[in-house]
Amino acid sequence: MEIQSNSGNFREHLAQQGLRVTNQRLAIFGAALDSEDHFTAEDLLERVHKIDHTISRATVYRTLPILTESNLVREVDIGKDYKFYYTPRGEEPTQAQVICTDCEKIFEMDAPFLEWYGQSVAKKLGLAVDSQRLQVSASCENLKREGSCENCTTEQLVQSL
Amino acid sequence: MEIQSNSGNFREHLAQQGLRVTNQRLAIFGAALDSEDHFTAEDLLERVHKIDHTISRATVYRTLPILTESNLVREVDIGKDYKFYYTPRGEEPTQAQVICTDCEKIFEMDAPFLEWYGQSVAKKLGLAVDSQRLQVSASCENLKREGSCENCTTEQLVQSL
DNA sequence: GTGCTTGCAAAGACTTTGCAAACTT
DNA sequence: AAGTTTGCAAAGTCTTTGCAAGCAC
Repeated sequence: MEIQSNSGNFREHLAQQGLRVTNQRLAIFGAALDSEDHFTAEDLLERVHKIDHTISRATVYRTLPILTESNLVREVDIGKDYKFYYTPRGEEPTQAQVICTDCEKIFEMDAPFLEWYGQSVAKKLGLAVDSQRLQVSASCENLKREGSCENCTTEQLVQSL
Repeated sequence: MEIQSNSGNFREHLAQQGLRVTNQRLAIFGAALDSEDHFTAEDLLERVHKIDHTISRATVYRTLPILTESNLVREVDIGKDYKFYYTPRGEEPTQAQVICTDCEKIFEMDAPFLEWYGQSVAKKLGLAVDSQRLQVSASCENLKREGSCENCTTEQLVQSL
């Protein structure tokens, strides 16, 4: 799998926005790139500390908006007190999340026909769709039947419908 | 429009759950019933205070889960720091929300075919759908063109696709 | 009377911010 | 050198909780 969102890309984004390239920002982006799954700000801080333990929580919180606004990292709100993030790896953006209520894992999914919904809505209300997300909450059937859940131990970041 | 979720209904729910009928709970439910639109916990407190200004914030926060678990009030998370609530009025539950980024208004919508999505997902991941929501973020075309937004001043709680 | 509820204020959880020192350009 | 960025700790925002007094059953 090709990693498109490399550090060079990040440097460009910083330049574009008139921001400075600091070791902290590079380390934080590096840690985000290194995360295979969804992570919280706190998860990210922990991972960042393995690179440089002097980097502060504040800087992580200040850097995350830069990353999300650059689309190098995506923000996912599943209704918890804290937000989740993940680093997309060259795929098209996904439109749906499935949250397993058993293992709390978040699956990013493609939902190819989803846009139709938003557009139907837009017409009726005179609104123009900016973005839309489908959020599915689900529980593990395997876990119920056999007491174990394969998904919980497998990396399945993106699936298509 | 028939109001089905009346106070008698609430008393029953309280009894069912082994909870006591207090003036505070009745006032809070009354205030929720009185709210035509989406409201926050703080909005609700304000409205409750018009009925009885001695009712505390804590009681409002403690009563909201009772109301949502009874399905007398529904909770909506649109990714802000605080949650929104609304009192459904006899309609079927909606499956989608459209949030106008201009007026911040939330429109509850029916999305009849939405369940298909969740079920497709469920099959692939071996998960059983518990619930699903479509969240559309949209901006007002009228506002852009003419500088005013009809929706912002109109009550349109539920629309069907 | 028993024990659930309430109001108050304090605590909690996550995130943001003011400020002086440090760093990028 | 000029102005951004950082770390620290404090503040902020929304929500929850411990406790003694009050109320429903």
